[in-house]
Amino acid sequence: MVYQKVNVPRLADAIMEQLESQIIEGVLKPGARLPAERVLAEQLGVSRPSLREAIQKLVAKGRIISRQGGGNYVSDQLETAFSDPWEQLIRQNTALHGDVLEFRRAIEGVVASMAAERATDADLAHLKDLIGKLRRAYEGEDLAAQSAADVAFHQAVAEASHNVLFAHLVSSLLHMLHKNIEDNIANLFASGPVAGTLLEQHEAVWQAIENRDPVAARAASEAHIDFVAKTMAHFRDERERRDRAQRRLAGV
Amino acid sequence: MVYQKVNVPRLADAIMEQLESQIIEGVLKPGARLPAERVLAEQLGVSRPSLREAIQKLVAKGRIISRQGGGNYVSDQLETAFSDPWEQLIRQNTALHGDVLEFRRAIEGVVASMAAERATDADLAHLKDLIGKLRRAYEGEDLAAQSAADVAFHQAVAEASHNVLFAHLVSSLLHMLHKNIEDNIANLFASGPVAGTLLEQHEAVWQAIENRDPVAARAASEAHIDFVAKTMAHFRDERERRDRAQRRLAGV
DNA sequence: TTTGTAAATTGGTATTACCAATATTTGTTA
DNA sequence: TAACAAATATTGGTAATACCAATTTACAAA
Repeated sequence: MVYQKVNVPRLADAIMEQLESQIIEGVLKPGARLPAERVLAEQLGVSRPSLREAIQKLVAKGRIISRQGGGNYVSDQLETAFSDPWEQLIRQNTALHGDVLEFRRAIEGVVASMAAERATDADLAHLKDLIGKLRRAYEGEDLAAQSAADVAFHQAVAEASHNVLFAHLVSSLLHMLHKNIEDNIANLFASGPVAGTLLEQHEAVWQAIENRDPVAARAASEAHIDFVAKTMAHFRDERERRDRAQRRLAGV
Repeated sequence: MVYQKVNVPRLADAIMEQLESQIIEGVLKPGARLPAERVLAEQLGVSRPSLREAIQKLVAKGRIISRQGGGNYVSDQLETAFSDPWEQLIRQNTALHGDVLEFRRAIEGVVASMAAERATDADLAHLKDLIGKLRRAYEGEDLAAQSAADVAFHQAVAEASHNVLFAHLVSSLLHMLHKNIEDNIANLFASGPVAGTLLEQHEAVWQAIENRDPVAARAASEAHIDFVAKTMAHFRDERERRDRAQRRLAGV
């Protein structure tokens, strides 16, 4: 007979929950400073190592920020909790960025070719509509609109594949990536020539699907991702160079 | 002037990242047991409290499960998280079974071709070993062993792609499939000719990877999934026919 | 008032000891 | 011999303590 797992109360967990609920309920407001560990430990009637383990858990969750010699502070909660497992995996492991691009390239390539084989007239009309939105967005300067139109188009291609798993997967990936893009390299898409190239590439994908040419659709999709990867890498280098120059000027 | 934030290296963070990357890269597999804290602390050259803080962070992230007196284990979070959203959907909607197989076909095809391009000698040796295990399993009658060997082989191919996202996606998919489907049509593997064909197909995938032939690897992989799909459909029809006959005999 | 230095504060790391839950071994009994 | 139970060893959980390193604060000197 398998009995139910006994619920062993863990001290560090209890402390963590108590602190976390105080943060959530607003007793401890964002930016507030916690009492010193030695003091807080005594107030709670636990040892400092136990309290520290609880605090470390909250740091891992992003609820607390601690600075040596400074103190422990309730975080501003800028970071929303990652409910999506893909996001949770990738956000904090920058070493995986290369894998992510490769992954997206492969997935979107497959999805585009499937869409080319299966898109219904309704799908094609929807895609055409989204291409129009994309064109208007790139003509303007509204970054949020550009990003939204981009996500919508890729999402529509994925849905035209008529496979819910691919549609769901692409949706997860896109939302994660575009949240990242908006945070870090917002003006990547702003510059004219880049926007023009991106629009051409999206149109190439759309045309291939419209022509029901799976091979071309895959190729166009992969070329698009390759370009995005290259541009992002270029932008990252650029920013690093600028930062270095700035530090040099500051005499640091 | 705003100076760059000084990056104070935190020992517990460094330990956490090291352990986490080992988990993500598959060096530490789900269910694996970590060395005892005292031992691991000495191996890493850090104190036990520091190691514990790192472990607590990983527990908070859900990557590790620790049981007092039992040990610290790598959680199966990465095996389940990606497919969990799909699982419920698919259970209730049998019409999506086709999507799942198609998805798997596409993913495994891509993964096999990537493996053929990148597998190291160590990967090849591992695959060869698993092919041997698969052969022995198919010679026997132990369905659980057959299923386990099958999963292990496909997962090893995915790992040989050297892309952790694909590796985790495949792992997640396989676990979902073998949890939901195994019960119903476990004896798919039992019958002699089917087992023989399956073994041949696995060997074909392996050979293509060994020959570093991406195209053949993809083709072999897709042919394998197609056969599995066909056999499953056949078996399902067979069972339905039997059930109908039974109902007729029962006068319902 | 400003500035530089010393002191106090505070988080970070390490050592050690002991407790509690679990796993393993051993010995006894049927 | 097999099954069960007690003893033992292993392992994570908690605690106390000391010292280090970064930060903040206090205060004296310019």
